[in-house]
Amino acid sequence: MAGPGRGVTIADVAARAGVAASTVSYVLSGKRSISPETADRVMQAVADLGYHPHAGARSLASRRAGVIAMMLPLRDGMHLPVLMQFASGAVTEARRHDQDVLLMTADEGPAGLSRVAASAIVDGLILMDVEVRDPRVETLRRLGLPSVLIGFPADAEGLTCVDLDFTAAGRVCADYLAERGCGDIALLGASEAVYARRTGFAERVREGFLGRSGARAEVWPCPDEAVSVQRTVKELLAANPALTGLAVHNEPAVGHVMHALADAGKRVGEDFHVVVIGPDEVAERVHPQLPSVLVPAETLAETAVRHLMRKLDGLEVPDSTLVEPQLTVR
Amino acid sequence: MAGPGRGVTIADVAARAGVAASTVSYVLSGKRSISPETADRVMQAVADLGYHPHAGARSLASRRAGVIAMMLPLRDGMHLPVLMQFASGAVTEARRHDQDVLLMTADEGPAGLSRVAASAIVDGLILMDVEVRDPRVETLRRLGLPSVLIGFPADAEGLTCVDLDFTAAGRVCADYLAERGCGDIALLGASEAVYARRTGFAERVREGFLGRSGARAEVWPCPDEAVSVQRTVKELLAANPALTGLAVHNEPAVGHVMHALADAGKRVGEDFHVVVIGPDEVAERVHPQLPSVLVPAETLAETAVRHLMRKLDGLEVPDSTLVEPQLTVR
DNA sequence: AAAGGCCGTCGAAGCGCTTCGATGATGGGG
DNA sequence: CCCCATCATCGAAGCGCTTCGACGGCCTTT
Repeated sequence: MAGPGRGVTIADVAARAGVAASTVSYVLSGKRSISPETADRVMQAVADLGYHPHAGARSLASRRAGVIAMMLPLRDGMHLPVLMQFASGAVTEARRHDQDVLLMTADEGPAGLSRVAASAIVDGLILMDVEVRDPRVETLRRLGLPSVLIGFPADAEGLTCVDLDFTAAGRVCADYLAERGCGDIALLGASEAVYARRTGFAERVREGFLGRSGARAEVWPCPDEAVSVQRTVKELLAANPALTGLAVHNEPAVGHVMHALADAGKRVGEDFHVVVIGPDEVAERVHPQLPSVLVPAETLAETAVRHLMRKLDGLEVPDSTLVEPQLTVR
Repeated sequence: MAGPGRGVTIADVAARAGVAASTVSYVLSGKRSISPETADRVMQAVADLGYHPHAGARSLASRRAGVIAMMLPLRDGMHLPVLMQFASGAVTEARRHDQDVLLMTADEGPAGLSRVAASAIVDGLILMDVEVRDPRVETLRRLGLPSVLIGFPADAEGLTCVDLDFTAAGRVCADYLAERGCGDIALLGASEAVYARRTGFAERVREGFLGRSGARAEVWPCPDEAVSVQRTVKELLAANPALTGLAVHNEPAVGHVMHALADAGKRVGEDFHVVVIGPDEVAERVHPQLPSVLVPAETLAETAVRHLMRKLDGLEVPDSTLVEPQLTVR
């Protein structure tokens, strides 16, 4: 049962257990040894009263807020479901460490980082979808706020970064197509805008893909909307009639690509092969279902949170963590 | 420029401006009148030092955390992009009111609500995707924590609820199909599980749909996966060969439905009409693009936050707010 | 049997802020 | 010309917690 009225304080708990407030604090934090009998009495009082320490008071006294921030990108081109998986994965993992998660958007930019750092509202932060040249990175370095980045900026010196090994993902796709006997293959990527922004992952996929498949591969940026996708695919097939394999790294486009291929008389899974880099749903929603390499959003989020927790505890973490891609064949 | 070292306090600002700490506080909060000259000097010092009040200290002293919680459902059947839009809409609006947003998941359940209420870590909360019988509602009432629900529980007495007018949405779809001259029509809904859970919105859509279209309509639950969708559509067409109109209230199924209809020889947009209740992308991603009624997630989130802010300020808000559905014809 | 250690507990000092009451300084009315 | 509002500002008292040093007991150790 949760307590009845508002404002159960540590003093109330102490009174009910017949001890000093500091003793209650030590029982709860375990920072000094307390006799089992006393501890029991305290815990009982805590339960009886439904006591939860006042977060503000605790943060003030201990200089630990018990909250981490998560800054989400809200630019277009971002795939919302993946972000959501990130967010929920992070919250779930954070709660395991008794931390809460504050949600911020990238709109707040560097100033937002300064704000949360200075107000001590969070102990650390996770920055998602970091770009190659990201203005927040410099601020972050200056603030010295413990943080973990998801993605890799150009200069990762002194930062902790976590990401899917996109280069390997590109390689895996190229290999898959090669195994299926595809000679000429192509990578259909995100929209021009994404490349223009020099988004790290897009470039790394390209490198992995090209690096593995040599001269017989090419990379085409690709817009998201139905009509443009159809056109792009048509042009691609026209430009290289010998094409028999395609990797698609553009989630919203997958459905349209399949249509365009069907229109062009390609029988996917038979004389033509397609592999997707993206969430399972996307690869499953089309017919035939496609093999795919997914962005393991939850795993990345968990890893990021775990690393951040270690940093907050003053422990070592690797500067760079690359999660291996898994190809799911359907 | 943000300040150099850590821990700029109000005392530092006061010293630099040559005033008392309390004066700085009053300048910042505007709760007492301060001469323009003094105020200027204070603001200058604040800017020079990059001062941001310590959130914990502020919350302790003022009993206002400046943070609201948002509890997201993470059950399956929930559509992730929509949740994300909610979350980002809420954060954006909250920041306009100088509030931060703490993210919680529904896994924490009622205990989570007790926790955040007792620890005073947030001032209020927004509960998403409330079900007809929701265990959190009772706790919420008991805690008396200011809150706004998105969705309607069975007993909304004394609660503030916001939602899309799903009944109207069902009606709008039925009307659209009627206008297109469809006689026999059907609503393809969410999976059985969603109905079994008695999710409010699913039921309300059904009511609106049936209420408008009389005896010539029917409602079929529908699973999400490709194969089951195809089967369901086939059965539906077999059961009612005269069917010429379909409303689909199941986002992941839309693509498969279109396929199944094509397989059955129906020419959508010509001798058969389909309307979607769901996000724009879903209706746009298929061919032909479909008319749709979207869940205006951002609007709902903004409204919810705005209402919550008013409640925190002790102002009145309507108990129940229904947002009108908009049909987008493509 | 006295001295030293350790264990379990307590009290008090602050963390940085808001807010209340008090205090000069100023100015208008009698 | 004095008194009393009014205005701008100050000082001090907490908010609820953590943490540091202190202090009795009790058990070893000599």
